[in-house]
Amino acid sequence: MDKVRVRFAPSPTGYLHIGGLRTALYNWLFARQNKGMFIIRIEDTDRKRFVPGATEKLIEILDWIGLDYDEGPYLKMSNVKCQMSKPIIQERGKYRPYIQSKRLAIYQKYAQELVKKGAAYYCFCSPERLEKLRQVQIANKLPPKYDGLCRNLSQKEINDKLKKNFLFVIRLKFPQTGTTVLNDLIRGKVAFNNSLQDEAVLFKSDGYPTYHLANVVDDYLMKITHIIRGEEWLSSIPKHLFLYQVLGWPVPKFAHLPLLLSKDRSKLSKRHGDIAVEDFRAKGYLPAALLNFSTLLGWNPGKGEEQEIFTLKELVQTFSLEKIHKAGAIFDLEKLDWLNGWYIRHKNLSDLTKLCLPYLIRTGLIKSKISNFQFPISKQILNAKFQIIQTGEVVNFKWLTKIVALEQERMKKLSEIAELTKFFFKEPNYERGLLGWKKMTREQIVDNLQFLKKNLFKINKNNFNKKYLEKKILELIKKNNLGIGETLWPMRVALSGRVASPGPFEIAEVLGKDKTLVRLNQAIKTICLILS
RNA sequence: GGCCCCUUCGUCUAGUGGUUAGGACAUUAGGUUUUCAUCCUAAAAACAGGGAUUCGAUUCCCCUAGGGGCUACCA
Repeated sequence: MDKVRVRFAPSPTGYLHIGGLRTALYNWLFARQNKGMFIIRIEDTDRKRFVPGATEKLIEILDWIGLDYDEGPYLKMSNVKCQMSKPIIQERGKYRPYIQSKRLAIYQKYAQELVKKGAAYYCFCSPERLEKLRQVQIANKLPPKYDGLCRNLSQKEINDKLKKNFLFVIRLKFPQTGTTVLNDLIRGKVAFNNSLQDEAVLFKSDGYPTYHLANVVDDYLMKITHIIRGEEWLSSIPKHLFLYQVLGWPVPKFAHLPLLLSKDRSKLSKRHGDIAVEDFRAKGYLPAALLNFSTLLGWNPGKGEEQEIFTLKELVQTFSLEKIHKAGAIFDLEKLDWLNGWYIRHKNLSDLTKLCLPYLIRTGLIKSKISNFQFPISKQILNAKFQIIQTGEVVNFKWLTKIVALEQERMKKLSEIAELTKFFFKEPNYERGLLGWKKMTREQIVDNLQFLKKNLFKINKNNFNKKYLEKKILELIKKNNLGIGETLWPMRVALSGRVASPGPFEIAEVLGKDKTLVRLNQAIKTICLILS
């Protein structure tokens, strides 16, 4: 078998769609598994939808997610004068995606070749005429289709119109008899009636090719062996197969992926919440979770295998096109959240802390002179000073890891870190009634807090750690017959101000003796204020 | 409308001509000597419907229904 070569071919229309990510991932897995090539090709032939900067963003997000790609502008085509590709991220120093808008001369050449071969023709119909035609056809309940007005123009007519600078497109002269059969890697045999096929535009009047032309030409020139793409392309397979046939090119294998759906089973779109990979990134989803989750949307190892957590490496080994599903899959955020939480829980603590830094800074809890938090963790970060904005106090990275450690198992997304830990950075406000456990009276709460204050005061600063505090306080509670819940709940709330939080001793350790006492005092004062 | 694709718990899915139809997320209940979370245990939860083939169909075939995609000088 020829060396496997696959491509991911997004359009730079704004952002990488989560469905696009899965398509890219499947292609990438297939390439890596077969020691083949994974190529990126930017399909920017629609100038109306082109968004400046989208390509750069796409490359950046692919980089972030960890899908590396191969090959640069190495294709040799001596008889075509045009740029094969242009560097996008030069400092990356590796490979660059192909960009279709830089390859116009190539498509032009093949469009002309198709005309010469009688497989395509010039069409001078105006968009207005086509629109009217379509309206009439729809009104008469006919399938909208080009009526072939320009199909048989004489060479003289064509030359005349070209000379007069009439705008033209080049249309596919699709044979109107027989059937076209595709043997899809995922769906098996799919047959189409040729007479139902429209004569699609291959080359637009603005000098750009349409998808159908550019795609087939590029897949051929780039020697793509397997086309793994979304199911939305299945219907245009006859056009593509016909092009391969008339051009005399070898036909690659096709695998049409099921679509990703929203909760209501419609196509996943922006109305249903975030679908851009960058949105998931901003919210604090980890690449590993996103990748793991995406893979499982439409694929699984089968054979009764019950593993759900996969590293990329494992996926490269076990992935197979044959086990990809045929039915669309709903994108279930809840399961993603669970997976992301799993990856967060299993993350190395200093890595996780570093990932949390931007969120702590963005939400105004701390500030730092460092703004670049790239991996691996540098000495610069380890030695960095962070100022707590509320108190002006300066802390180091290690102190921040302690805070993150306390919330690690509670976090589903990195973005939650700020809300979860903000009581470490500013004194809490005590919600009315929260300081008491069950049906404690205010006097009881105050008594217990006073008791804690008195005893914690006696504990040496150096012993102010979770283990010692826990042992000591529990002993005292027992000795004084105080009740664990009646003591520890008020203490925990006094320190955190929250309904739910880490345990009181853990918080006390991080806060230190002084702040712990201040907060106990504050809590007592609050209750007394209510009492008076 | 036409063409094409699809159909197992709410969701992602495993699975086979004969299974107690398995797992995960979510849900519910209980446990893990204060809360939440984690972790553990348990429960509830599915073969779209109708035919045909067969001793026997969730599994093979047909039809219906439902969902999705395409139907542009968009990709």
